[in-house]
Amino acid sequence: MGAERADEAAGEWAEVAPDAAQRLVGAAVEAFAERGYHATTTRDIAGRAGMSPAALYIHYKTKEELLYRISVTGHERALKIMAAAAGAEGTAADRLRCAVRAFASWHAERHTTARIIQYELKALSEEHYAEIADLRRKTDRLLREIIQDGADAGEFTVRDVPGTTLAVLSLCVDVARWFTADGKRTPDQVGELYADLVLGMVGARRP
Amino acid sequence: MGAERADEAAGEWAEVAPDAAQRLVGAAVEAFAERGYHATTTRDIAGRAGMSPAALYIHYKTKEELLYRISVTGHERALKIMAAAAGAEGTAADRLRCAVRAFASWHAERHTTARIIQYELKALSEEHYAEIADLRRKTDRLLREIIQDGADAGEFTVRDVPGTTLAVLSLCVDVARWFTADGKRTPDQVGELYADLVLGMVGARRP
DNA sequence: TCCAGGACTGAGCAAGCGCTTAGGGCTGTG
DNA sequence: CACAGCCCTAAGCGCTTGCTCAGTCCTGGA
Repeated sequence: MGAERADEAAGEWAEVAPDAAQRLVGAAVEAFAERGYHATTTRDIAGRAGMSPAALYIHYKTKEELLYRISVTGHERALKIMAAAAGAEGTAADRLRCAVRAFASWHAERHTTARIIQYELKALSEEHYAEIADLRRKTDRLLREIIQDGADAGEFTVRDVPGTTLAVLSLCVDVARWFTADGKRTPDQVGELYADLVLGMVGARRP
Repeated sequence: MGAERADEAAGEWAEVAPDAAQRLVGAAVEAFAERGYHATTTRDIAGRAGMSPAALYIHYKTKEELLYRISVTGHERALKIMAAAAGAEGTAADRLRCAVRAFASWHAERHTTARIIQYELKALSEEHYAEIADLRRKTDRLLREIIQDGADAGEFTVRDVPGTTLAVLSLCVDVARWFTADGKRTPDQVGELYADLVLGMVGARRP
């Protein structure tokens, strides 16, 4: 059962090779999301992947490296989603709706990965944290530019652009904390609801 | 230095007696918020409080009990804040503004305590968790009633009352994650900004 | 058939963990 | 002064942790 769920989680990590490394990262995502990084043991990760504890160290140098790989991949995906929305055609309102819908629903759909990348930052080494912080700043900047565009064009009514950006990002990120697959909302529904709420926040809700 | 900051944090826990127990809970809040529950050692807590590791066990049965005490106290404070706003005079918009302003600014002002009570729930024992979950449901219900009242009265435009309640609560809670005392916003400013954004979310922003 | 090389395991090390215990030094009361 | 009761420490127990290492198995080219 544990192994099956690990395989399922590994679907997100299909490009990781070899197979054993992929199973390990899938198992780590599952375990870190469930218990937290510090409460997860290397024995638990290896066990979920169907291997002995020592096997982990053939593919990853340390437990922290596993967290780092998960964190980089996750942040790159999140950044890509934001970049796609920011680079789309249309009004600022269109782009904001698209960005929030995609960003929030990703945090629901991939809530295990998202939980790790958002709430285990302090467990990263200093060098790794610096690298991740850079990706986070880029994501923030893309969203801020959309909101700034809307404010400049008179589409939005925003008193504090950086503050509003922070709030919108915060709202989407926190989806990873409360979302569960067995809840009554699908990821798409969360994205749709959140897009609507955010357009209200910037004073641009369609009638 | 460590001891001084522990004393400062203990100001929030002034009613805890005797003095040693108060210093310990202050030290625990500081340490849990900084490193997380699982990454904090009992030796670290005792050290910050200026005591030997064994002294902790005279005042608290386990490390988890310390977390539980912090969690109960914190949740009771948060509930009290929400209850005060919900029971106030005025329109639903007035009460919502008041609730969000107080709730968000509390999560900023007391971001160390808030971080623990919001992000370390899984470290609680099953019985303790059940108790805390009850307090959380009560807080949620109070906010939902404000939003429902506004929707019923036609003050708000809300398509999904439980979903919007969840989003508002989530937005306020997440303040504890990103807020730092050395940032450019004071807790009051965060409360003011957030109240404004939330009134936009429910389609009731003042002109 | 042989053997090189990568994947993997069983056993276990040093360090650190939560927590316990035996005992010492205060303080207030008689 | 005697001493009970509380608060606290030094020492350390039993266990788990992240990680290592010697050696086994398997695969594929010569």
